Amino acid sequence: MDVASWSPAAASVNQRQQPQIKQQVAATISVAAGQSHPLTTASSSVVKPESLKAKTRPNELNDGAPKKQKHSNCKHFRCLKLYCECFASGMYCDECNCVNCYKNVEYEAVRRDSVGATLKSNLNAFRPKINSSSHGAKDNKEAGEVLMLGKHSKGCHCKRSGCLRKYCECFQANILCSESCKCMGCKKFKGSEERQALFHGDYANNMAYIQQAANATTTGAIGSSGYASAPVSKKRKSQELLLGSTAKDPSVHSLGHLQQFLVLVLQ
DNA sequence: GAGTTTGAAACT
DNA sequence: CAGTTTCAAACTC
Repeated sequence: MDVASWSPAAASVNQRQQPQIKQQVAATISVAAGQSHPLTTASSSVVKPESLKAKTRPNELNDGAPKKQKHSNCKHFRCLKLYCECFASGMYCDECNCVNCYKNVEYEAVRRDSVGATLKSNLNAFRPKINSSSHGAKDNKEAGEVLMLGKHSKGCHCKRSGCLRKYCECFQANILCSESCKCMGCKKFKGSEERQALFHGDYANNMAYIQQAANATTTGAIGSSGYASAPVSKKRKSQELLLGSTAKDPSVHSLGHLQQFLVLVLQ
């Protein structure tokens, strides 16, 4: 397969059209990889593509702020790895702050080689990580949240953030963690009504609460008992930890607040 | 703005 | 495939 045949030549013609090109490129890459592409379906307008895996700025969270083109800050000659957001989204760097960026027309051959190498090691490298569900987005606008019903193709592997921070790709994509995730101490899973409940009511307070929960997780509230292997059972276990027998956890104080809050919300 | 933390990507 | 390292973004102070 001529994986390197993905040519952002079109993009190079007019890099200023990149926001539009982004999705097309993502789709093209997958087609080049011989795979169907979820973005070719109606879901493309619903679920953020890889390009919008949204390393959004903090103040962009759920606020509907316009999505500006990202400006990566790669160093170490690494603009040709998936570490680089622009590379991952199939774009040239444009007004980025990268050091020694090879991702431009001048180094097209090098860049193409890198694309090929990346695809060689991972055919899905440029596929959107978020697969949409057939139900589209669950519009929860009253609470200021549009919850995507997509699913992370690989799942996240968060350990300390509780999947409540932007380190978490699921969180970034505004989707719930699924059985694909191998996260620990997850607080963003299906069935976790409390997580969604957090979005009802005062947004700032809820975000503060999420922050608190995340902090609790970070500071050890996950605890030894919070780690489990099977994702599904893990989710249940996490729920149990939140709503049930967390008493054995010495750092239960923060979770205790969360528990009280959740109980109130759920009533 | 500097330093730390985090988790994905890359590497071994 | 699992463990480790590298990397850049998120986050804290």
